[in-house]
Amino acid sequence: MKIATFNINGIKARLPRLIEWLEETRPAVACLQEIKSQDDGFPVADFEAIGYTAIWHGQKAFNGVAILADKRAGYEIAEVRRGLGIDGLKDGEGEQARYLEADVNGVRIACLYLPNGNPHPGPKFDYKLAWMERLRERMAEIWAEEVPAVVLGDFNVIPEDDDVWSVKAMADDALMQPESRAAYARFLNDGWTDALRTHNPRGGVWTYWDYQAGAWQRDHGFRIDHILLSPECADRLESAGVDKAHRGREKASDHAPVWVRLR
DNA sequence: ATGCCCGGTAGAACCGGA
Repeated sequence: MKIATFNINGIKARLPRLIEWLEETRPAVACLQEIKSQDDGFPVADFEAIGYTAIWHGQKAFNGVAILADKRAGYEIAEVRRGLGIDGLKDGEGEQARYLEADVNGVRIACLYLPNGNPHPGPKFDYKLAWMERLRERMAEIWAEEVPAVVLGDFNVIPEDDDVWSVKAMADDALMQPESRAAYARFLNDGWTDALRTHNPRGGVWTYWDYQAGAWQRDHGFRIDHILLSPECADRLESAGVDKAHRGREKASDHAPVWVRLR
């Protein structure tokens, strides 16, 4: 069972590339972030046409998450929850569309797009940390249900120094502040397994390359898209990887897809 | 020291991203 996460950076702009990736790699489950689409603009018919079913949670212009499943291969989605129950950054703002949870053929899937948190320090960084604490609470609830679970998406955290091409260049970024890393480490201390790290213990694997300053051509990237596994799923982990070549195609997202294969 | 490039939305000497 192949389960993937992909920050697509705009579903309208990315649709041809996204369809192409689904047909080439055919994941059982694909979690998408930054669809940047309102609910009624989600191109569900394009996914159904290639045998996928979908649920989605969007908002205007920013954020937005979706879960796709390969219906042709027999996978079905049962939505469990949308949103973590945490208000937006501004007073009176509703919840941002950053979290969607579902069961797919007996596996709990939690698809998330964690706040970036820049600039640091400041209210946006505080919001990021609050969001991470709320996520940790929800992960504890999932853990207590004792279902096989995969928590995956764009965490906007560079966990270790060997997860970034240059520590110096990114030192002041919210993605690798000690507080961000400590919050991420708490997920692992709670017992969740970082699948990509398990398969690449020495680091050096990137999932994001900036559009600017020739970052892709110079391989100036870092790892912020993560797949966390409950113990039952970790025992079934067969392989994990990044579809790096997709970052180099025309009209690509600035993130590459990340995936695991579970027995 | 700053911006580089994108997408979305608005029609910006825009914003947010990471």
